[in-house]
Amino acid sequence: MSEREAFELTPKEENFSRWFDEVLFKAEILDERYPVKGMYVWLPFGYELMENVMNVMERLMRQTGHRRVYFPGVVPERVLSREFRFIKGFEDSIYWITRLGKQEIKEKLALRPTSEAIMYEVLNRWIASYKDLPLKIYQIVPVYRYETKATRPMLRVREIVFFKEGHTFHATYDDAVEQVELEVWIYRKFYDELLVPYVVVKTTSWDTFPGAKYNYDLITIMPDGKALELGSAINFGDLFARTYGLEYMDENGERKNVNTTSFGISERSLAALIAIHGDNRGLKLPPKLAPIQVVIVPIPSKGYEEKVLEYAKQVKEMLSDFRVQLDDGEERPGYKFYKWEMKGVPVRVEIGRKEYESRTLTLFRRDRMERDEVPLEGIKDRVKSLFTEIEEEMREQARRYFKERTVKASTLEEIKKGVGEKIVSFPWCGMEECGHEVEEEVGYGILGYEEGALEGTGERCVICGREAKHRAWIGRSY
RNA sequence: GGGGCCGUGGUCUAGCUUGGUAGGAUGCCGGCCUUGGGAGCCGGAGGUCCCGGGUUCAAAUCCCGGCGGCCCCA
Repeated sequence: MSEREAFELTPKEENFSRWFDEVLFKAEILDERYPVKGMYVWLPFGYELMENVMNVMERLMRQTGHRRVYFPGVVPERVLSREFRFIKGFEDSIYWITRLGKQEIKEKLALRPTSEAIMYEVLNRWIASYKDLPLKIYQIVPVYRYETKATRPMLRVREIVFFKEGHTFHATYDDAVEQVELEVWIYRKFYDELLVPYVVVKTTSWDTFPGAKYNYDLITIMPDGKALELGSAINFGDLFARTYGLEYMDENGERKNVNTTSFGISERSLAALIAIHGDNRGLKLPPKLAPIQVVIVPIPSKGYEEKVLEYAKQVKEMLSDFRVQLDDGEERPGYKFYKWEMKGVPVRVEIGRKEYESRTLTLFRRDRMERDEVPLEGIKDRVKSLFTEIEEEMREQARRYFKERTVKASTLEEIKKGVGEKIVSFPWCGMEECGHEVEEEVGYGILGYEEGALEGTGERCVICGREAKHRAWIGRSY
């Protein structure tokens, strides 16, 4: 990567992994040159983009009654260790604070790997009565996990910077079940707005989050054909609450265990958006999320510098309802075109002598890389409807993308045939033995299953041939 | 988990085999000329050669350790 190629990328179809790293750097999302493995600097443009993504989620959270809180970033070992019995190997992925200055400290402190323990410790004192329930809170904080595999910017990091975790507390198990349904609904809304395609699956009993009754995962597929988990809605029942002694008193004065759930997203959601929609020119952002929605590039020519600039300023004013930027820098127009395409600005307005004289504008769409000359009059409405059009096309594009990377199998042979390149769905009876056998035969784990999706369709389990209940998904994953 | 490759101004790199003045391109700064898809010309600044230790008269170069990155296989 030389500066000469500041706006060139390794072709995505040739080496997705390299393309992804390059686009994050060249579009000024991340600076990867921080000397701690798995931790990266977020640049202003990347941060603004991520904020827009988080805002979508926050809006949904608030609409559905969740309230934002902040719990401390460190946990005493005594509190955290109660969680260890659930999660094998969890302890090894934790950053410990063992010293204060030169002194060893008696009780080690952990850098928050997730916040269940931290919250549950305190919530004991918040929750006394059924009247205190349900309680729905969330926070947006960094979490730290010592990933031992190779780290990857935004995909496998040791500091998850934008970890938005929701935690809810309920009187009954049924309430928790209902909440998890709501969480899945929130996820759907969220990824629909991000234009990221996904499938919602329930994880198999042997792959369920330890300490959980069950959980739903949202899964998407990256350009290299590997599945990426985008989020998980977990019903803990009263398992976690018991460990932390979370109880409430019901209407009859009886002590009962609280039922809890959790769900969350991280910068992985943005990673998926970038990976799925980006192309060899750089990012391609949905208008709703782009930090800059419209960029105006003036094209001066001798004797018209001032006039063109004035006209451009006037256009900027007319478009002030949008996030609009006038690029009046010294670079030449061609250079600016490449630059803003890399950053995924959905619409570009080009203004030169020609447009000035005819009171028109040249509109350029990043998604299609197409130009159109339009009248100045009514420009605001025109841009607005262009945004809608772009969004619709990107959504359709995402749908096709997902379809191209999945295949429906009805036999074990078909699964094996498809599974290297694509993510494969297949009919499954739901029996554990059959699930294990598929995994052994295919060599990958089942990602989850669409619960009851095949009931009554007459499709047969690929192993035992009995009637299939679920559509299960299998393939390589991150 | 196993194996391999790599780290040199902001960026990409030459030099390392055979130890002895760190060279180029690009970017950056100033100026001129320009501007419809990465312009050109002139001048200038910019380096703990990843870190630590060792060998040596002398280390970017050889040896050991660490940190960081990449690739392949499980």
